[in-house]
Amino acid sequence: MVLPREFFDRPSAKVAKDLLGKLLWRDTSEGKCGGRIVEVEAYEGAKDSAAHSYRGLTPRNASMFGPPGHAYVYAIHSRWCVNVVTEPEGVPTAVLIRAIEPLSGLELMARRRSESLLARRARQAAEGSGVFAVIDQTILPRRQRERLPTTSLPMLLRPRDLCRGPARLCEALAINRQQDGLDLTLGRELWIEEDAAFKLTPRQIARSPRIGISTAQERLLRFYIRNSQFVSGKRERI
DNA sequence: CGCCCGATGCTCT
DNA sequence: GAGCATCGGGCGG
Repeated sequence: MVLPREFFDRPSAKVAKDLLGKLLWRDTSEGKCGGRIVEVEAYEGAKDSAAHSYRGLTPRNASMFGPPGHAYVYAIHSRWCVNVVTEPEGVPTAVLIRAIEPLSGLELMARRRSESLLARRARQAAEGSGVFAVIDQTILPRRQRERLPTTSLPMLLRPRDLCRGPARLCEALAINRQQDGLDLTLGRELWIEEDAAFKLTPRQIARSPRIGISTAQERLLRFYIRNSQFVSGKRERI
């Protein structure tokens, strides 16, 4: 069942917690892929100094002010991250989807991630900037001494690393600013489904401060599945 | 493993 | 012009 608008028309922290275990699906001309949501963060708008909407409406964050159940996609450090807008229209709160456990379309996701990674390496090499350079007509780390890549593509693209982190997730699912504002309740292009067979007990849900923010670090608005290997950032040892 | 650092481009001041 | 809800590579332990 595709999650309906009412699901998202609730306090963002509640929506965040309830999104754990749900299935995120992406369908494009390249095919369908998706997986289980294992890590999210709530952003609480005007009362949350870490939220993009804290200082009011701008062209970038306009989707956060729109109706619940739509996507808010933004760029950070030349990468994309996707949120689901929550609470009634005009209340600019949202839930950042930080990681999924890939379950379907792994090949498609790996292809997109490897293409992006190789393109980034190639651009760095071509521009003579960054870590990579063209050495013997091959793109290698500039300071590579033995001329063998230390971090191989298969290593980076093992299932665990396909969608672990908000920007990797968007890369694997081909989500970018074109999906900003998209209605996620239609069950087309991008949507979230209930998985009736999958249940989480309260003990399996962990919460922590949000990752990578400087303000409001005392707020525990990051939620993740405690024993999942597909969660980004720090997890407690099992 | 953990920590540090640079890439890179968009957004808002 | 500064800041950023990130990522991947290098290096030290």
